[in-house]
Amino acid sequence: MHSPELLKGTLQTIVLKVLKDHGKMYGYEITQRVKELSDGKILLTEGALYPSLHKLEAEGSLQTETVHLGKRVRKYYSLTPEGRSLSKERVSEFIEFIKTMSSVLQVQMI
Amino acid sequence: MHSPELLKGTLQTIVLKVLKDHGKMYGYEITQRVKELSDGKILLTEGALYPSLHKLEAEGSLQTETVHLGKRVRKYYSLTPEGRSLSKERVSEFIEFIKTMSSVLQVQMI
DNA sequence: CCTATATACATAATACTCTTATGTATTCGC
DNA sequence: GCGAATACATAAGAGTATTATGTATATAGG
Repeated sequence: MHSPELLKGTLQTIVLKVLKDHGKMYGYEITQRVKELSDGKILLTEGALYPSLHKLEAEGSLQTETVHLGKRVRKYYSLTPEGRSLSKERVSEFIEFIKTMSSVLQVQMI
Repeated sequence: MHSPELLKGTLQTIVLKVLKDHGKMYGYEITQRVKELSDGKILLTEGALYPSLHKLEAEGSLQTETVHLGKRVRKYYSLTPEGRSLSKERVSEFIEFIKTMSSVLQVQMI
C-alpha cells in the first residue's frame, strides 16, 4: 500500500480515467478495478470515493443510472462528453506533473 | 504552474532530494532551486516550506547552521545520515507510486 | 442455521497538508 | 527613496483524504 499522501489529488484522475477505459461502472466496482490494476497497492476508501463521484456528477462530468438487482441497488456512473474531456485533461496534467517531478528529483521516469 | 493538489505529499520528497543533490542550502535558496529545476512550474510557498523544514529538523533528518551576513540571518539546512536514508526512501516510494499510477491510468510513464 | 465476509450505498467527524495572509527586517537596483 | 527581491516565521483557513459509523443485502463455510 502506498503512503496515502501521494495519492492526494489523484483520486479524480483515477476515477475519470478508469471510467473512460472501462465504461459504465458502479462505485464498489471502481474500488475493485483500481485495486486489481494497482496490484493491491491503491485501495480507494468509500469515504473518499462516494463524495468524489457525487461531486463529479454535480459538475456534469458524470451521469448516473440506478439499477435494481432484486432488493439491492446499484448506481452506475459513466462519463458525459464533458467528463470525457476532463478525463483527458486530468491525465495530461498528471503526466506533465511527473515530467516536472523527474526534473526536480533528477530521476528518469519518462 | 501545476495544479496544487498533485503536489500534496511531495514537498518532503522534493526538499530531501534537492538537499541531497545540492548539499547545504537555506530555505529561500531551496525555493529558487526548485523553481529553476521545474522551469517555473513548482513554486514552493514559504508557509509550506518552513514548517516542513522545521519538522524534518525536529525528527532528526536535517541539521542546521545559522550564518550571519551583516545583519541578515541565513539558516542552512543539510541532511543528517538519517535524512540521507529518508531521502532515498522517499524517492523510491515516489517512483513506485508512479509505476503503480501508470498501470492504473494505462499510460506509459516508466 | 448462523455468522463472518463480501457487496453496496452513504455521511459525519477528524486529521493532515498546503495556500493565503500577515508580520518583521535587510539588501539591491533604478 | 522606493519597489522588488531576499530571508525568516507563524496563524487562519481551505481542501482532500482517512477513519468511523450507519444501513442493508448476499454468499460461503462450518
